[in-house]
Amino acid sequence: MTISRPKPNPRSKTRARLLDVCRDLFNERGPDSVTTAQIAATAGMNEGNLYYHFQRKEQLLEALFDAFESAVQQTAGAPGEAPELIRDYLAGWFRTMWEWRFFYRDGAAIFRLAPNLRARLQTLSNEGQGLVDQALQQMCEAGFMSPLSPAERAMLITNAWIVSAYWIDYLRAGRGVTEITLDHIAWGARQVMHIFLPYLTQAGRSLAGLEL
Amino acid sequence: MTISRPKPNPRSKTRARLLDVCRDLFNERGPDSVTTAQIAATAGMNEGNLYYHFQRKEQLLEALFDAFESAVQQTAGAPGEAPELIRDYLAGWFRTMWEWRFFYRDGAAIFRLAPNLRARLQTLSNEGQGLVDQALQQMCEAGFMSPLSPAERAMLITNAWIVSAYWIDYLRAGRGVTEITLDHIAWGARQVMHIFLPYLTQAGRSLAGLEL
DNA sequence: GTCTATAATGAGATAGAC
DNA sequence: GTCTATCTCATTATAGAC
Repeated sequence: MTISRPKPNPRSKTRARLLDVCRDLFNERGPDSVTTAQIAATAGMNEGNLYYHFQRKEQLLEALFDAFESAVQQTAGAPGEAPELIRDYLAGWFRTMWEWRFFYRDGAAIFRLAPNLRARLQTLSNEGQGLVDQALQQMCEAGFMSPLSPAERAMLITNAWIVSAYWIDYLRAGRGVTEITLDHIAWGARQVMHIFLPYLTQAGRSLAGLEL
Repeated sequence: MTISRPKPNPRSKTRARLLDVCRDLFNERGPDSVTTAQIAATAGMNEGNLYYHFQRKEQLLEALFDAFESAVQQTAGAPGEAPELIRDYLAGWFRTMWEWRFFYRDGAAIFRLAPNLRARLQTLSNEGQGLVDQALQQMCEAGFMSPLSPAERAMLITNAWIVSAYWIDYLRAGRGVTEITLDHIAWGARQVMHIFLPYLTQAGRSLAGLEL
């Protein structure tokens, strides 16, 4: 039987700092352009110490995903039972996406480094789309949108989901944007809103803050 | 002064075979999960020989981009002066995207390996969107779509571009699809079509093969 | 043009002292 | 918990024989 090394404290401050630094670096340059040496150096510690807290780079990604998961669930549930302002709801989504953008951007690298995140990300995506679907249904029932069949809702949600999820990467790859600002994020929200626009009633448009 | 080594023939069969193999491998697993050793082995030759034809991995990517560029330009220009069937035009786009999907999927890795492709990809993206904009304008003038302002066209094209470009990655990351089939590609085309649907006139809908 | 070495690098990971 | 030192390994790349 194997002798296990002492387990690091899961609430340790150092651990939290490593995750913070790591998220920043990953958001900036992506998980496989960032080495464990750089993470440790940026956190102001030695690489050996990093490996005391996270024995594999994979474990860094998994711990970050835990936090990401909570953030997404909180964001998706935000409208509650009576969504007040579509615009604010969307803004919340884009903010979360911005704070965890490497998860949206570097899927391939992430799955290679931490294969078991594949299933978890998919679950998260399904849950999120389910919550958005509920919100949409409520909008229809409340007369803010024209009635939509489940198939139509699915089409709309898929398109909106894709534009949301890949907006940041699109700015980088398709528009050559290097520094993403809050204006870019607001622009993304408008793009997504535009997908729903033709289906909004007058009441819906004023709710969304879109009347001219 | 430097003594240059003999230049490999740019039209050599071996070179072409390497690029073929390379595209397949990159499409399957991404440029930085594929090593030069694997490329050479799959092409049935020694690694040293690969380096005779391409002194750096970067050069493989650049050569592949040349081919990709031609393919995109050909696809974008396809509708010519009187676009006949939107559906076929879109199908052409999705086919090209499928054949070169790693360029759409692995942007981060590609830019790290071949930084000078960044500018070229952006140019290509701009050109492509310009051509699509022209096609859209013609549709409006021909009465297939309701009249659109330039700003509205830009919104629509941006959304359609994003859904197109990231469709394959979305299937993989958001839907857990591992094997992409032609049905998935057709589905993507329908998704994009759905963005334009509210703006199509009756004539436009029958042109698009969308009447029920 | 193709092969057999082999160098050079750099990343992930571990052992063990403090 | 943190550090120093070291190992292992994959990958890119080169030199030179055939």
